[in-house]
Order: sequence, then C-alpha cells, then structure tokens
Amino acid sequence: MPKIDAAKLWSLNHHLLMSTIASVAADLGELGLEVKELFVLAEVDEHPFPAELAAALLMPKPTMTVYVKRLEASGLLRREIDAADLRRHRLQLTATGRRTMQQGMGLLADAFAARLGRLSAAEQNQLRALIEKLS
Amino acid sequence: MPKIDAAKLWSLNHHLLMSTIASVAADLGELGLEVKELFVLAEVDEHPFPAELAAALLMPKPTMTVYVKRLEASGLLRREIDAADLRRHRLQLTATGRRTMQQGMGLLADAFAARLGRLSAAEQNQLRALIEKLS
DNA sequence: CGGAACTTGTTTAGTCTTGAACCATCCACG
DNA sequence: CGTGGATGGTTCAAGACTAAACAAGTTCCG
Repeated sequence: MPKIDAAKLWSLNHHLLMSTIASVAADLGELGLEVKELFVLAEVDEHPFPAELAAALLMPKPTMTVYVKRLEASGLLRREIDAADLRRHRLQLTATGRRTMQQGMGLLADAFAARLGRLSAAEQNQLRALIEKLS
Repeated sequence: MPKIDAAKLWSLNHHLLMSTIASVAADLGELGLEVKELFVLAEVDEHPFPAELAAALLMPKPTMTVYVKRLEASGLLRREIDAADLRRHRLQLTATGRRTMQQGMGLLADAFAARLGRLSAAEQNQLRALIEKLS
C-alpha cells in the first residue's frame, strides 16, 4: 500500500464513523444524551474511575469531570468515594443510566448496521476480525 | 452479527482512529497545523468552496469560516471571489499550503500504517476494499 | 422584469472544552 | 514514622466551537 493511501484509508474510515454518528445525534438528543455522554456511560463498567475513563476515551481529565458531574446530575450515574483510596471516586451506572445507555448503544448499532448492510455477512465478519486485530 | 455488536465494532474502530490521531497531534503541531486544519487542507482540491467543504467534513459553516480565515492568515490557503457567483469564495492551496498538507498527510499515513502493520499485506487490502465499499 | 425562496459566507453571543495550577491522598523508601 | 514524588479529581481562565440571525447574491417563475 503506497504511503499516502494509509491516510486516505484513515480519512475514508473517519468519514464513515462520523457520518454514522451524525445520523444518530438527533435521536440521541431525544434520549437526553449527548454523543460523548453515551461514550462515557458505555465505558463506566469497564473503567469505573474518572481518570481511567478519561484515559480510555482519550479525553482530558477536566472534561471528564464535567461529564461525570452532568451525568450524575441527570441521575444516570452514581458516584461514591472509594474506601480503599480516598482520592478515587468510584462510578456506577444507575438503573436508568444503564437503560439509557443501552438504548443509546442500540441507536448507534442500528445506524452503523445500516451502513454495514452493504456488505455480505461474510464480509462483515471479515471486517470485524480485522478491526479487532488492529485494536 | 447481534445488534449490539455493531456498536462495539463502531467503538473499537473509533478508538483506533482517535488514538492514531492523538499520536500524530504533537508532530502536526510542530508543522504549525491543527488536526482539523489538516483535514480542511486535504479536501480543498476536491471541494473548493467553504459551504461544500463544511458539508464534506460534517462541520457547521461558521466553523469553516474560522478555519478558512486562519489558514488564509497563515498563508496556506488563498481565497478569491468566484466570478461566476459573487457569493462564493473559491479556495486554493498555496504552494506552501500544499507542501504542508502533504507533510501532514504523510505523518497521518505513517501513524496509521504503523497500526496497519499488524495485518498482512493481504489483510490490509481486504480492509481497504471493505472500507471503500462502505463509503 | 419583480419578487419570493434559497444559498453563501459572516457576525454575534453563548456554550463546550481544555491547559495550567491546585489540594488531598497515596506510596516508596530511608 | 515522615518526607518527596506520584496520582486522583477539581477549579479557573482562556480558547474553540456552533446555533441563530443576518446581509449579499442568485434562481426560479409568473
């Protein structure tokens, strides 16, 4: 693959992802969620502390502070100080938080699946295997 | 592919692209370019008008106004009113603009190629074919 | 022609995001 | 124990972003 093609491939892929998300943003808004808030919710189980979350989502810590506060205020997230380390705030989805997150991920899944529909089932599996290999 | 998997695949892919770009941001900065400025430069040839560019890059028009102004001020972009339609501003890369854009795309290509390195040449071609099919 | 409807790019005003500096807590080591 | 160097989270101020409203220009049609 010639050198510059990797950048083109990157851009193509980027456009694909961004247009997917743009198509979901409105419906997500009706759920009361911003796009990035959904990402935060989706990773809480796996990364239950703000600093960890920020690292996983490649966003600065102050940004995470803001999101966590907002999500807590909307009752989607609960936050309690970790007994084992008084600096850390352990995060946890509330019941409605989890439900909302699942709905949001469902919307994203639908939108992306719609584009994936251009591929055969075999190709979809190929793609998944390749992306997983890259991650 | 079960429904929620599409969202996971999306997220995985997203993380891949974002971490690629994060790894390039610093070097790009030394070039005097912000990430999104690079995207703008890269699309000018294909979409020579701000409104068109904004649509192609999925960003609002006022944002594009800002970038175009900045890029013009740094001498990477030239702008002239289109004789055929006095509302439109036809954009054009300057010589240094084109050079800088190519360097930037080179950095992005290197960074992405580094991750693609985990795949065999055949797999890389597969991936490219799949992404192109989706776009 | 004439003007309603649309498109282009800009301004404005307010929100979102984030680098820098900060406090509290933890941990490793003498 | 008791520091010095890390780490978790927050605050604050400045910069980035964008929705809404706009002026200028074009197009469509009667």
